[in-house]
Amino acid sequence: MGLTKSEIFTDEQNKLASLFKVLGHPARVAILQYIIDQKACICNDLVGELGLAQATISQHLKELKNTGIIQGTIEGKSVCYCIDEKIWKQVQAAFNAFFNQEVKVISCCP
Amino acid sequence: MGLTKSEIFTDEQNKLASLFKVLGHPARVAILQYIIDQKACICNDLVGELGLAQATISQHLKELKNTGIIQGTIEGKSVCYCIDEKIWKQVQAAFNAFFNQEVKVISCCP
DNA sequence: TTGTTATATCGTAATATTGCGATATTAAAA
DNA sequence: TTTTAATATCGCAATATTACGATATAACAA
Repeated sequence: MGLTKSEIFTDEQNKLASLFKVLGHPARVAILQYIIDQKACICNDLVGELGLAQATISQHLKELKNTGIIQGTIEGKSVCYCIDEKIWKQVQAAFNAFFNQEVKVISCCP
Repeated sequence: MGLTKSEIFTDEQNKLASLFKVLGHPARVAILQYIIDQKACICNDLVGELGLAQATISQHLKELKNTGIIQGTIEGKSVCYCIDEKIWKQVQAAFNAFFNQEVKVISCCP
């Protein structure tokens, strides 16, 4: 075992969960926030900013890139990462649909 | 290794990430959606609904309970789970703060 | 009491994730 | 061309997660 049984869930549930999962690591939250705060692209400034090794950050960047939330463009000998606004808006929409549902419980729990 | 270095991140980043992490599994997304759709409490109906073993579901419920998003009350010989509306609203707020930030990039990425 | 039912917990195997050093790769600089 | 700088990838050790059978626990039913 140790293997998530994705087959038994809907595509939507799997997609939403895997988005949540990518954001479920403080380094990736920090990276996203850093990009957003900078209001600009970043290269491996992050290696200095966060306290993680270059290889580790590269790996986290890759995971974020896989979701499409960020994109990287080669810029001379460094790589420029920034938020893909189109995908970001889609992600926003997906989360808002999930979180802003009305949760009205016929409360049997006191 | 294999150990997240939480010390190097802010409390906020750690908290947000761990919330995301809990929701980062399709079974837990499905459980939450089921409770929300039922607009009522649930017991282990889930064991029939999802295709997971009772022990597994119990474990997922525990993780959701740990975040406070759901609460369980003993009701005779079964347990009644439902959304804790107060916590749910807090979680909504946290996610909204994160996702509804303005992401304005001085786009150097074409 | 003795079952029966609903749920939790334990133990464990399979798999996934995290982190990093070492090593590629690629492009500018000297 | 050689060096240097920035980033990616590989391989691995440490740890975490997922899933589940087996077993415990607790409450009602007979």
